[in-house]
Amino acid sequence: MGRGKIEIKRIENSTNRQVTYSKRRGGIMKKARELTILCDADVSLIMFSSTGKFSEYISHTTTTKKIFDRYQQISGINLWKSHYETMQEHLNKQKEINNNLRREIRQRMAGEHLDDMSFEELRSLEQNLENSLKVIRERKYRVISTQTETYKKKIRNLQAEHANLLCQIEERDENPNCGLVDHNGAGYKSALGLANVGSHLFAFHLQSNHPNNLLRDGGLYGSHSLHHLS
Amino acid sequence: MGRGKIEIKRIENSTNRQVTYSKRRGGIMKKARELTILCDADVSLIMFSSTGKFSEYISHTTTTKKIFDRYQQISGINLWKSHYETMQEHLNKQKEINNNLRREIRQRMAGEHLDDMSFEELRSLEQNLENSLKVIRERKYRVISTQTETYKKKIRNLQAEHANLLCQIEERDENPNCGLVDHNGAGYKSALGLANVGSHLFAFHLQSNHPNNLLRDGGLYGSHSLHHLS
DNA sequence: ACCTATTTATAACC
DNA sequence: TGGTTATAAATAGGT
Repeated sequence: MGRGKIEIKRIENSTNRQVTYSKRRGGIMKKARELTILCDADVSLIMFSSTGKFSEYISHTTTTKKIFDRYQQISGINLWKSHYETMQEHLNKQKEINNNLRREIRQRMAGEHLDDMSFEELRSLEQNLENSLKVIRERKYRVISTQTETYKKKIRNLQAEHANLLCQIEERDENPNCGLVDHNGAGYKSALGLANVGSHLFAFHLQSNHPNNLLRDGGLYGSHSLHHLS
Repeated sequence: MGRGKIEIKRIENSTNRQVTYSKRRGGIMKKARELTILCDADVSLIMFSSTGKFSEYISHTTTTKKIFDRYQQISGINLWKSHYETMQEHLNKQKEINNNLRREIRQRMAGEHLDDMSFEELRSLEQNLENSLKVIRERKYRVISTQTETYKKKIRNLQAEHANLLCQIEERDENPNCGLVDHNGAGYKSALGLANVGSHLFAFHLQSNHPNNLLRDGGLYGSHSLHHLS
């Protein structure tokens, strides 16, 4: 139906193919629409052009999802059923593993399910927990010692700085001509530098207790701020 | 395109509608096929007549499943995707829970991952394990006491039987006319009956230690066999 | 199902 | 892309 008859075979000229696709796509869609209306049918028409362009017609009386559902119901078989079932299986496996793990934890935590266990099993579990306890205690001890050591160091540093500052103030009082900035500038700065690092670390370790005070003091670099840390 | 022009609206005459459906269905399928071949396109055409009759055309280059997959990939959204994603989420959640549980177990067992824990957390874990240990030890103690009690009872029974048998033998020696079977038959049997039950239970409880000896001794009913149990 | 007058779709061209 | 037109194809209505 055109100026000349054409053979039904792939149109090699790409442009021509595209044009024909466009025109015929319109034609077939019109046909689908007419079929829907004239004959009260449900029609789903999905097309992908050779360049991947997607078009579809779907009867106004239905939806693509409904057509898919109906299709798989009639074709009897799968489509995504296999996916779904595989996942369901995985899910169930995971849940089972999960329950086993929970059971194990409950056994370890609260001593549940102990009635089923033999003397030997109980002994083994006891041994196991004792080992864990040992490791945990060692770790706990190490944490608390490290922390204590750190605190001690900080306190020593701060005490030294405090003493240093007191010294400087005394010197100034004895010799009023001596300028604080010129003469003791370097020492003052380095001293505060250390104090700064110290109080930050200290604040970090204690920040859940009084974060604002310590952090603000550290930020202000005020000499008075060191007093209550020593 | 026919003897007369028709308006595009539902054909009321049912027979006519069916006939038109048949003819046009052939037509649109031919169009779909031509589009596939001429334009190298992927086409899926699914139709349900007003009476529910199903027909489809699918390009030889593809499958309905592929079209569906592609469709949902492009339409981006829904269909069974929501199902799928919900499941995927569940699966991932389960896996996560799983990993957490495993982690917890490892932490409790071997003291792994302890480096991340604060002092307070360590203390709490320690307390926890201590409690569990307490429960397990209590249970262990109960198991061993029950077992010990049972053993003791069995031994008392066997000793009593042993004494009884010795008594009977002495009686027989003093009075040789007295037939063992006639006169003491009932007493002998009942005595062995009790000894039998006792040694079986005993064997059951100790069978991991020396099952053969005890079982064989119980089976032989020899009076000498009771000696090393008393 | 088949026929065929007629409508409709579209190939080639712009 | 979008429009025109000669012509092939589809099909409505009748058998």
